[in-house]
Amino acid sequence: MATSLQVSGPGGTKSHQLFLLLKDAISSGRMAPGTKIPGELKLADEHQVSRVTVRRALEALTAEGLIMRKPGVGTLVCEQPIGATVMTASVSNLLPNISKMGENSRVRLLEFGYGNPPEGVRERLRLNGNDRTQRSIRVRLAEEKPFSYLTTHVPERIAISYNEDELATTPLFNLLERSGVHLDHATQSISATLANKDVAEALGVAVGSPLISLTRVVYDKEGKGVEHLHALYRPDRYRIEIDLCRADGEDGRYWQPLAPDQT
Amino acid sequence: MATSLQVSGPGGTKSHQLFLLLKDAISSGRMAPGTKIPGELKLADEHQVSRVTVRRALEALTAEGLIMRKPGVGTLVCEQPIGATVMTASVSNLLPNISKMGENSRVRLLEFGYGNPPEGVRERLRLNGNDRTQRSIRVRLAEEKPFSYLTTHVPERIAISYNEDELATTPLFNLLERSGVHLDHATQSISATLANKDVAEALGVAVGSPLISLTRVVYDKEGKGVEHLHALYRPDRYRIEIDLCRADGEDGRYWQPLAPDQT
DNA sequence: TATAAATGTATTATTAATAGAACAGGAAAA
DNA sequence: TTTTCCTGTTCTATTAATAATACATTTATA
Repeated sequence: MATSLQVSGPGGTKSHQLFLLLKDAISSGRMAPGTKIPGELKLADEHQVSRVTVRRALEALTAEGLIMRKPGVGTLVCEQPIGATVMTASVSNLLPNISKMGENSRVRLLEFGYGNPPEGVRERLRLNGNDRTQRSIRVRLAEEKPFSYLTTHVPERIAISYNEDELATTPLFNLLERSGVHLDHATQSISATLANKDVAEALGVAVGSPLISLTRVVYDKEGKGVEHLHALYRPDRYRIEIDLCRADGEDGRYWQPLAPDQT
Repeated sequence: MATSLQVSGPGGTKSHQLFLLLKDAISSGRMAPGTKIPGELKLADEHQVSRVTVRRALEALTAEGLIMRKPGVGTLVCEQPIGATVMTASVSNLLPNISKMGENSRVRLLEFGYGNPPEGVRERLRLNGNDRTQRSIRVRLAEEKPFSYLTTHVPERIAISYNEDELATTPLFNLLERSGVHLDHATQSISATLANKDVAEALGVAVGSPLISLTRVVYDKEGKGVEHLHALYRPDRYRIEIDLCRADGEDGRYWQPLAPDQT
C-alpha cells in the first residue's frame, strides 16, 4: 500500500503522523512483538515521505521503548515489559483490583479544599445553588508508577466526617460508609480525552496523550448525590474489563454482565 | 495556570496540540457553549506560545465550526447542533441503542476480505496457526455523521455463511446467529487511543484526536471464538454508560450492573 | 570473502512553523 | 468621547521539519 501522509495547517507533522500510525499498529497487535518491521527506505517509499521523516518517527518509537534497532539487522518490535502490570478494573468493582495492587499501591493527594462546585458537578449531584463541596485531586500509583488522576467532589455535609490525612490513606468508599451514608446506586460514563499539562505531569505522560476518562456519580437511598468522580487513566497501565454472558430474559436473549467474584 | 506546550521531535506541532486541547475542552463540556474563551494574548501566555500559534489553533477550531469570533468582542464557544445526538451504549447492550438511532443509522463497508489474522487476534479467538479469518472494516453513521470505526475478524468457517452485501446491511450479530452459531459469552476491554490517518479520515476527525477504544471477543458454547471486534468511537458522538446498583451478596455488599431494560 | 541489506551519520536546500512586534479596526464600557 | 480589550493583518527573523543525496558501519549470508 502506498498511503501518503498529508500535512496541512495544524494537522500534525508527517513524522508525527507516521509515528502514530506505527505506534497504533504495534499497540493494537497488528505488528506483534518480535516482528521485523520494514526498512527505512521501504517505509519512506510506502508512505511517500523522505527517509529523514521515517527516522524521526522511528526514533520516537525507540524513545518509548516500542522498537529495537540494530545496524545491519533491522528494526524489531519489542516485547512490552511496561504493559506487564496493567491494572484491570471489572466494571462491577468500582474499586480497581486493590487486591492485585497489594502493598504496591499508593495515593498522592495533590489538592484538598472546599468551595462551590462547577455547574455540571452540582447538577449531577443534585445540589442546591449554595451547597458547597469538598474537592480533592488524587493520583494513584502502582509500583510507584502513576496510573490514575482522580478528581472527586463530595457534598460538604458528608465530607466533614473525615479529614485530609484520612483521605490520603483510606479509600473514599470506606470513609463514606463509615460516615453513615448508605450508598445505593451509581452511574458511570466512559470516554476518552487528551492529557493537558497538569495531568500529563502528574501521570508522567506527554501532553496530548490519550487517556481513558470515567465519570461516576454515586447516590444514596434517597437519591441524593454522595460522590462525583472524574477519573483519568493511563491506557497503558489501566484497562476496564467487562465480562458478559448471554442470558435468557422475558423479551428474548440479552447480554448479562457477570457479577464480580468477590474474592 | 501557565501550562506550556512542548514540541520535541515528532510530538505534533504546538498549534496542533493547542487545537486538540481546546477542542477536547469544548466537546467534553468543560467549556460550555456560549462561554467566552480567553483572548489570544492570554492563551498565548497561558500556554507559553506565540500569538501566531494560538491563531492557528483558533483558525482550525473556527473551520470546524466549534467557535465563533468577533473583533472587539472575543471568541465564543458555539452551540453544538452536531453533538446534540450523543449515542450512548449501555454496557449490557452489545449493540448500541439502535432503537435510538432509528432510521438514521447507516453502515459503510470500507474493507472486506479473507486472510491470516494478526497474532493477537488469532490468540484471542483461540484459532490454530493456519485458520483464516474474514476481516471487515465498517463505519457506522448516525444522521449521516460517522461515530464508530469497526474492525472485525470472524473465523472463515463461520463467515462463509454470509456475503459482503449482507454485512453492509445487517448487524453482524444477526448474521452470526442466523448461521447457527450459539453466542454464549464475551469479554470486553475499554481503553483510549489516538486517531491515525485512516481512522481520522473515516470518522471526520483530526489526526491525533482522542478515541474510545473497545475490544470485544465473543465465544460460543464450546468456548470457540466467534467474533473479534476492535471498535473506535468518537467521544463527542458516543459514550459508554453503566448503571450500577448496590446489592447484598454472600461475601458482603457489592456493585451489581443493572440488566438492560429490553425496550 | 564478497555481497546485500540494514541502520547510522552527514550535507545541502527548501519549505513550514514559530516568535515577536507593530498597527488597524470593531465593540463595549467608563 | 475616550479608554480598553479584542480580533484581523502584516512584517521580519529564527528555528524546525522535510526532501534528496551520499557515504560509513554493522550484520548476515551466499
